[in-house]
Amino acid sequence: MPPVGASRDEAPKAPRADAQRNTALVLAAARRAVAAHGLTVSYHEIARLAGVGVGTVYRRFPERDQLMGAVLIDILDELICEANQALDNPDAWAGFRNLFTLLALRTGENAGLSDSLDERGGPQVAQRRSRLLELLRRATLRAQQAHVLRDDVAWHDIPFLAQGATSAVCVLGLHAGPLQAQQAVTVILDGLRRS
Amino acid sequence: MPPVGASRDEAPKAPRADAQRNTALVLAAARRAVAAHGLTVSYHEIARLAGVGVGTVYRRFPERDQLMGAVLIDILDELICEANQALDNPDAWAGFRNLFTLLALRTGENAGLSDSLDERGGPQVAQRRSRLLELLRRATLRAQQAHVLRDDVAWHDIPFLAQGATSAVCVLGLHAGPLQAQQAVTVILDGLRRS
DNA sequence: GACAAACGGACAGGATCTGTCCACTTGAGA
DNA sequence: TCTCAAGTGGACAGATCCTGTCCGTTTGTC
Repeated sequence: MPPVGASRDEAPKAPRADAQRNTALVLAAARRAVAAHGLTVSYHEIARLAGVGVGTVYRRFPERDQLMGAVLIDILDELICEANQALDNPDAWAGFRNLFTLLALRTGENAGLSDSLDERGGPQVAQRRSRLLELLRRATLRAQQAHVLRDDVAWHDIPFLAQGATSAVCVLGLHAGPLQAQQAVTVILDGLRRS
Repeated sequence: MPPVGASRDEAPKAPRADAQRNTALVLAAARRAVAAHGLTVSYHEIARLAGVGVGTVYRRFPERDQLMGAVLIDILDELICEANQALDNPDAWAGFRNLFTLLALRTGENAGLSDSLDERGGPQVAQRRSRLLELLRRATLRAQQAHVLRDDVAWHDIPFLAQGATSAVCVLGLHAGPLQAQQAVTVILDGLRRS
């Protein structure tokens, strides 16, 4: 099987420009769709939001886990970046506070996303999640060692508090105002800070 | 139309004993089902949890709103009772704290239940919700006037903080332990309390 | 013991989602 | 500019799940 195999060694050609554009559109739409409708949002809805046909979404992400994984990786990378900045921040509390705030926003927007991919997300997701948790652990311990964060919370309590700050959008018929999340973050951070 | 009409004036006969028992079973099952699967849980699932046939569920609650309304009334009455106790408590902070804690547990368990019935819940739900909110408002103001609750939170921020404390059950692959909710409630109450 | 009330669950009908297919459009290299 | 492979859209078939009804059977009550 000589000449036929020649193509074997060729570098895989880059996708066409419109294909790349559509991939980005689909990803962005999926992120909004998951935030708005939850994890079970249909491919049709994502396609509608992206302004492409369903066929295009299925062609890019034949498996639902691939698509959700890509969305999650997007979010995890953003959080990992913030976590690194938190550790570099000379002010341990300011670093922790910024990380907590972003964590609150992202986990609130995409509640449940990370968890549904517990096992099926593949190594790319698992590795990033571990990395983020490790950075969060270090940022938490650092703040505690600097005596600015109360000692009776564990690092793994932080994500629960963060998600809680932003996940409630409507309770007892009351609708969350635009500043509701920020208000909750403030109160919780005050509760976390060592007096 | 004389003798036929006689039945018109008779008091409506009480349901049979097994029917009453089943109504209670269905209600309890619905409460668990909503907590576990959300508002869109199917009648089949509720019937399964209750250990009755679907027909029985439909016979008792032909309209979904009736069933959800009944569940919600159950919860609201419990909260109203606690709110009244909060106002009677000589210790303004203790009263507020107890109310907040129960609010956290119930709104976390049944996130979204109250809101979906915003309009369709009927007067029985609307009246109870108004009543609860009014009591919550008074309990909050009372705690602020006693200088035990920070002034920069409004009474209508409280339900959002409460629901947030308990709604997160799984974040970034971490699963909430049995004490997670209590821990969050503690931190948030510390954030709310005036130092 | 008789009978009305209540029950269970099979089933039809409807809504929604998944995933494919193919006629048509578009980008890129010659 | 031309050619053609790559890419697209969206109709459609099939699968899945939910709703709501109906009727033969069971059960409580008088």
